[in-house]
Amino acid sequence: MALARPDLRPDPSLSTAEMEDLQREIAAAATFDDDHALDPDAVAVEEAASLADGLPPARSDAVANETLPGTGGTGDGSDPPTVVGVDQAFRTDRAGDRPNAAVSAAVALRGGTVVEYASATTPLSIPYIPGLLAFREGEPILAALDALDADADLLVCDGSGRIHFREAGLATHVGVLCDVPSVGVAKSLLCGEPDEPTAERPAGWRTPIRADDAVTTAEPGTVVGHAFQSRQYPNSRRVNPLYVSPGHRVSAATAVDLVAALCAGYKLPEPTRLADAHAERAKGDAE
DNA sequence: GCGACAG
DNA sequence: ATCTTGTCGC
Repeated sequence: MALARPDLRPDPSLSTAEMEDLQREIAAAATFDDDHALDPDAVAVEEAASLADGLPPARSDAVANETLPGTGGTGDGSDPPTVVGVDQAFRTDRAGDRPNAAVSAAVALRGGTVVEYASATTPLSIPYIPGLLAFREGEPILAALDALDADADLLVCDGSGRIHFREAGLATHVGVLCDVPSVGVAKSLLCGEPDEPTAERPAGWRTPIRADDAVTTAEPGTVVGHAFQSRQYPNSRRVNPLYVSPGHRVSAATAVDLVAALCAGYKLPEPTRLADAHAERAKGDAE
C-alpha cells in the first residue's frame, strides 16, 4: 500500500508546534464529503465473526500470496468493498513499566467476512498527548497496513477523525496519507458538543456532534461527527455511545451509517472489534 | 494560572 | 491504553 502523501507522515520527532502545523495541512488536504459514495449496505456485516476459529491464517512474508480475482478491491467490479479495521495493543517489558512498543493489527473484511489480517510491532516514540495521537500511533498503524496484502476501500480507525481540535484526528491523518476513505470511531469525546444529552439511549440512536470553541479550524456549530448508540441493554446496565466522525472522503452522515452497518451486536464495529482482538493476541504471542 | 483533553 | 475481582443481568 503506497502512501499518497509521504510528506505528511506523522514524524514523532517534530516539535509540538510543527505537529500542529502538520495537522492543519492534513485538515486542508482532507475531504469531508462523499466523493466516492461508499454504500453502507455494501459493507454491512450481518453476523459477528467467531474470534476462536473463524479466521484465515495470518500473513507470513515467506509465503507468496495467491491473489484471487478481485483481491485488492478497486470497487469497480461486483466485489463488495474491502473494509479494514486497525487497532493497537501495547507491550511493556516488565509489569508496571511504561509501554515501549505498539502492537498494531489490521483486519480486512469483504462482504461481512474476514479475508485477511496482519500485525506489526513498532517501538513507541512519544507519550500519549491529547490531540497528537496520530504522532504516537500513526506509524504503527501504517506498519500494520503495510503488512496487509489487501488494499482498503474503507479504513476504520480507533479514535477521532474530524472530531478534533484541528479537524485532523488519527482517522483523518491516516486517511489522507493513504488517500483512502476513512472513518474514526472513538469511545469518548475529545471535543465538540452533542445536540442532545447522550445518556441511556436505545440502540440505533444518534445525535450530531457540533464544533465548539475547542475546534479551532471550524465555524462553531459545524457538524463534525455523531454520537451513536451501537448497543444497549434492555434493563439496568448502561453502555456509552460511540463517537463517529469522518476521516477522509466521507461525510459525517455517511460515516455513522457505515459504522452502523458494520456493527453486529457488539458495541464496537466488527473491523475494530476484530482488530482489537488480534492486536491483543499478537501481543501475547511474543510474551 | 485553571480547565479539558481520542488512546 | 493498562493494572484487576467480583458481580449484576440476560
